[in-house]
Amino acid sequence: MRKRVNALAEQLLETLEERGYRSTSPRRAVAQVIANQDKHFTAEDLRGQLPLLGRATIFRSLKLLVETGVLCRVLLEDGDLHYQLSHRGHHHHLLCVECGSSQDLLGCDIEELLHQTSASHGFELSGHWLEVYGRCRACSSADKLSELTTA
Amino acid sequence: MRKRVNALAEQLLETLEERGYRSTSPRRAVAQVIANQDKHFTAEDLRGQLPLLGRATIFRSLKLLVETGVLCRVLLEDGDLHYQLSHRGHHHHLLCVECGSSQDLLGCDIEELLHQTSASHGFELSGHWLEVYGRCRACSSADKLSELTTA
DNA sequence: CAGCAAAAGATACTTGGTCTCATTAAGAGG
DNA sequence: CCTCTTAATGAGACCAAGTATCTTTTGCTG
Repeated sequence: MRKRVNALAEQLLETLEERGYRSTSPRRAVAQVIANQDKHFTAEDLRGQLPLLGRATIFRSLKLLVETGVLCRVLLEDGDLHYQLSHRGHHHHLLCVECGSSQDLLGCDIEELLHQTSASHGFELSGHWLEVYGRCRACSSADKLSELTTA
Repeated sequence: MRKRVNALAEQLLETLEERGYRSTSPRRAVAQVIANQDKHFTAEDLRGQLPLLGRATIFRSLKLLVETGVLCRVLLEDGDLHYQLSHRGHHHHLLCVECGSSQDLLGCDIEELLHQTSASHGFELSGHWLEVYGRCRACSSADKLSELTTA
C-alpha cells in the first residue's frame, strides 16, 4: 500500500518533469502529500500538512498540477472549490455529502445528451461542468442499518 | 419594455415581502437594477450601479435573493461565481462564452439519466450542479459570417 | 406618532488566492 | 566536481469576494 502511494507521488513528479518543470524538494513534498490524500482537499489542508512550505509555493504547485491535468477542481454543493487527483481526462464526480468521498462517473452518456439538447437550443457546445451530490453506497447502507437498529 | 422591467422589479420585492422581509429603499434599488440586468453579474457590478449603497447591504440582498430563489448562482468556466435571475426552480444554464448571455436549459432528460447512472454506481443521488458552455446562436452565426467575408 | 425590531452603513476581519522581489537551489556544460 | 544560469522558493504585501460586528436609521404596527 505504502509502496503504491509512493509510486503515485513519483508519477506526479514525472508528469511535471515531462513538461519541463524541475523536480524540487517542495514539489516532491507536495506530490507525496497529495498522493496520500483520500478525498478532495483545499490548499489549507495541504498547508496544514506541509507547514514548512511557503503559502505561495503551495498555491503555485496546485495551479501547476491543475494545469498539467494531475489535479482537478471539484465544486462542493455550497460553492466551495476543492482539489483532487484526476486519474483520467474529462470525467465527473459523484460526491458523497456525508463522508466526503468521491467516485468518478464513468460510462455515462451525458456528453451525447448535452450535445443534442444544446443543439436544439441553437447552442454550439464547447464544454460543461457537472458535479453530482448524494450518498455513497457505504453511507446510505450505514443509514439504513441505523434506522433498523434504532427502530 | 421599460414597463415590463419595472413589473419584474415589483415582482422581486413582492417575493421578499411574502416571506416577511421589509420593502426598504435599498432593496427597491437593488431589485430595480437586477431587473435591468441582461446577463449574469457579480456583486461588484451591482455596486458599480448602486454606489450609494453600503457594500454589506449589496451582499446581504444578494444572499437573501438567492435564498428566496429569486436569483441563482452561475459558475463560469474559470470558476468565478456570478448571479442571475432565476425564473423557474431547478434548471441549468447554457452560457455563451463569447457574449456572456445565458439561456435556461429546459426539457432535458439529464436528471433521469443521472439517476440511473449514479444508481449503477451504488450512489443515492440528492442533487447536482451543471453548467454548459459554448456559443449562442447569435455568436456562432456571427462567426460563420465573418469567416465567409474574410475568406 | 412613538417605539421596537429589522435593516442599513461603516468598517474590521476572513478566506482563498495572486504579485513582487530578493534569495536559493536545480541541473546543464565545462 | 564546480560554476553559471534560470527556475523556483519564501516572505510578505496585496486583492477580491464575502462575513461579522456594532451603531444608527428606518419601516411598520399599535
